[in-house]
Amino acid sequence: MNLSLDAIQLKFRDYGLKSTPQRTAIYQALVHSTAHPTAEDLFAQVSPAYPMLSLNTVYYTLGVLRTAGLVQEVNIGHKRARFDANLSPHHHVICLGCQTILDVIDPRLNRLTSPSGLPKDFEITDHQVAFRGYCGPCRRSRSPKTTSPSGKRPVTQ
Amino acid sequence: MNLSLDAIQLKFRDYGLKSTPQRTAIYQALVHSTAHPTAEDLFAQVSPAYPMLSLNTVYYTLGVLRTAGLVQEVNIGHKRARFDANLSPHHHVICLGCQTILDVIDPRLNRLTSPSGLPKDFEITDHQVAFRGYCGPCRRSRSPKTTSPSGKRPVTQ
DNA sequence: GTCATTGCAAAGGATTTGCAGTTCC
DNA sequence: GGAACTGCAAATCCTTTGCAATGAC
Repeated sequence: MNLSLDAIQLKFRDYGLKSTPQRTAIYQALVHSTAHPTAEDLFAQVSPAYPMLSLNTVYYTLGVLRTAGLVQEVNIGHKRARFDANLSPHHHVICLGCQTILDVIDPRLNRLTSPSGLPKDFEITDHQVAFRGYCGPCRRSRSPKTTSPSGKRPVTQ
Repeated sequence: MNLSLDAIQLKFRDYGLKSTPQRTAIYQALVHSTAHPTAEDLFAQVSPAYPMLSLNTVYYTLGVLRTAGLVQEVNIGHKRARFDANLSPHHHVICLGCQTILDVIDPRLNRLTSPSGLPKDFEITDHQVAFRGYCGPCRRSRSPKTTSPSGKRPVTQ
């Protein structure tokens, strides 16, 4: 994807975010990447042009962008390892509020075909579908907070 | 699921693992749980019966079980956050060797129906399919190591 | 008897928090 | 001018590593 600096600044304004050079650079780097980078990857990429940039700012910025909905984390629930002794093919629903994980048993989901367009020598061993959403209690505790997508300090969930 | 202590010990033997009280208790707790617990959850659950148990042993044991293939991590790649500015529905292939993440664009995968059997008030917002496997280079570097599933110290990937 | 496993303590890595100074609106 | 953003340092949390003692086969 490609986005000009101007377009990014407009987007920030749309989402009620202040526009700063660092923030613009970080977001632009992410938009132009297809590698699903880590915070540190982005820091390494942007750092040369902004030698004063701190890794902390990258984390902070990603938090802001995520809260605003401009960016998403690929690996939901990466904070702690969650284990499963159930080795038969099955899938999951994850509550984005409380991190509860429920099993989903649906044979149809086990029969998804391997994606096309992969490098020829990539070998798929299995797959897993993750549905995301909010469980009842979390939904109820969220609905009061229908705030605008502006700037509280992004809170760790 | 239910597994007797005897059955677990047999299973361990099958997989070339030593059987110890702690290990058995940890695995049994995991087998009997549907909550996809963390290492600490398991520690809390098993601890009362084994006051000497250390959290470290839980981590070590989970590593052994994972290496042996008796247990899997639900949230693959939880170690570091990976970000994506692409907000349109799409899916991923993850190389279990080098952690590379590739995009998968396949409209059919976007149309999976919400799972049945969820609590009525659970609201699904979206879903994501994660294919797992090994990319060419990682496949080639793995094939020499066709070792038995026995006990080297489980290595962090 | 040997080697994996255990427990404890300490180290390590990723991410967050506190705070003072700066920048954007 | 005020709130949000930045940078630095320190703190926190999860997980791994080092090492000596113990236990399983």
